[in-house]
Amino acid sequence: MDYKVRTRVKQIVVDEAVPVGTDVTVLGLARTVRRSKEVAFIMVNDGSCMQDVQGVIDNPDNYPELEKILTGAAVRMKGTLVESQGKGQKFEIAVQSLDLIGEADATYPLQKKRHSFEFLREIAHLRPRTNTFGAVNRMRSRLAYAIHKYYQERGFFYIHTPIITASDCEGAGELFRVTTLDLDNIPRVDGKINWDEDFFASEAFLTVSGQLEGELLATALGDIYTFGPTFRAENSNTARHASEFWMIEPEMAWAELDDDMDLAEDFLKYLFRYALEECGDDMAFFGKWIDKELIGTLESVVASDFERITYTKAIELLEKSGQKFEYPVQWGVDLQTEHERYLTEKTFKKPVIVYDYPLDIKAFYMRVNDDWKTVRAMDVLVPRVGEIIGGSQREERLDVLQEHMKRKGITDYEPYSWYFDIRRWGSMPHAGFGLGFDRVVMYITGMANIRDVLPFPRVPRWAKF
RNA sequence: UCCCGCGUAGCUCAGUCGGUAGAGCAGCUGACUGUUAAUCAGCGGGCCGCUGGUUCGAGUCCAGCCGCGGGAGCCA
Repeated sequence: MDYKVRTRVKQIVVDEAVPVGTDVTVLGLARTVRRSKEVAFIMVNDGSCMQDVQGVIDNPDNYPELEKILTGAAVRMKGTLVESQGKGQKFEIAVQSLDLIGEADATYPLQKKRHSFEFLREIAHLRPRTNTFGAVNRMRSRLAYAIHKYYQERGFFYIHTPIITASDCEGAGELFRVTTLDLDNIPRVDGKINWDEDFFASEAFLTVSGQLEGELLATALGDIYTFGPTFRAENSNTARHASEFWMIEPEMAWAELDDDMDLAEDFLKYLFRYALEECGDDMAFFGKWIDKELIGTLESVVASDFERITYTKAIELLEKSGQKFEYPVQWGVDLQTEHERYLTEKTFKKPVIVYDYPLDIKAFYMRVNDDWKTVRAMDVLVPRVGEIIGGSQREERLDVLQEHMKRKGITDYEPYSWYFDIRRWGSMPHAGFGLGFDRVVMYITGMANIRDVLPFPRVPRWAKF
């Protein structure tokens, strides 16, 4: 049996690259079968695109296996491509043969009806076969490609930072531990765990960020980016947090905060434009079924400039807004979700970049401003999703870095020796940020829950499939 | 981790004042139709999350537990 002869549904209905009259073989899953005495219709989807292709069977009585082709069955359909007599599709296939390859009986959980996203999460092994999750997974692939395209075309090098890390000083949340020790029989010395006996002869964790290593590579290669999985063991139970997620972290040598913000804005707009221009049929689906305002929102964001305001200005605006917030606004406290949403959804109605945050609420590696009150940090906030990018200009001055760390109570410099070394020799200004890939996919598709943009999400109490 | 809500048929849900379990979809049977998640008629389908309590009687009220969802914090 030759499976290579098949024609993808996308070539027929999206690209319209198959001439009428061509004999085609379509391999895919039956979505619905409508049968009567004189004629039967079968919708087949092969995952290559959103749309199904319709097969028309003029003499259903000659196809006894048709009775066994229920929703979800894998079928091979051969026939001639013709212009459709009916409404709703341009082309259809006049079926000459139809074979049942893999049966799906009535217990198949995906029926031709709307299922709740909550139910579909429980059958994550099957949900890619639905319209919504087929579209989401196609979008993830297309956007991942767009990310590489964007950076490669601009001279950034794709680098691979370690997923296993020995330093728990990455400073971005709780870490998952990696060990080969026998947990029922942990070796101890003086009552403490003897990490010398563990696989790496030290404690080891899953990375929460590739940034620190990214900085090292940037000082050598110029502009770099990472794109890989990231792990946070936070007990976060929200629609926008996952324990395992994908992050893009560009890092530019010879760059300051303005350059960082320029890159962030240009990069996001590029991805939005790419989705609108290159993923039309899937985006049309999201615009119709997930969020009616989606396309318009993305188009207006691409056309407009992101608002850029200092943290201090943001606090002023929130104080003057007259809005009652659950968490009172005050210079020095971090912006709460309600504050971020007010800025993006009410004040500006578009993405907002807030920069120059108070030194006390940001990480030690961010470049200190001369007043020693603020650091060169920036967050990109978007309506609905919230923080989508967090970044900063890095502290390149060794003495200032160490003074900053001292003020933050970090006194053990030993784990940071290599981080200090690139400031000790040939230090230069550099900046970068982290973009949550899954949050971008949420924003672009309109999907409201991060568990529905990851094929197999990992969140507290859930690591199935 | 905290606050709130929910858990009933394969799925989506209703279930009044505490009185012996209901609809739509899917499936099955049949009819009909160039149909579009087709339509029409009929049929089958239940550990009401678990444990305990109140009561003559609990899907319904109470407590605990488990699970899920929404919001918050942490953050991308």
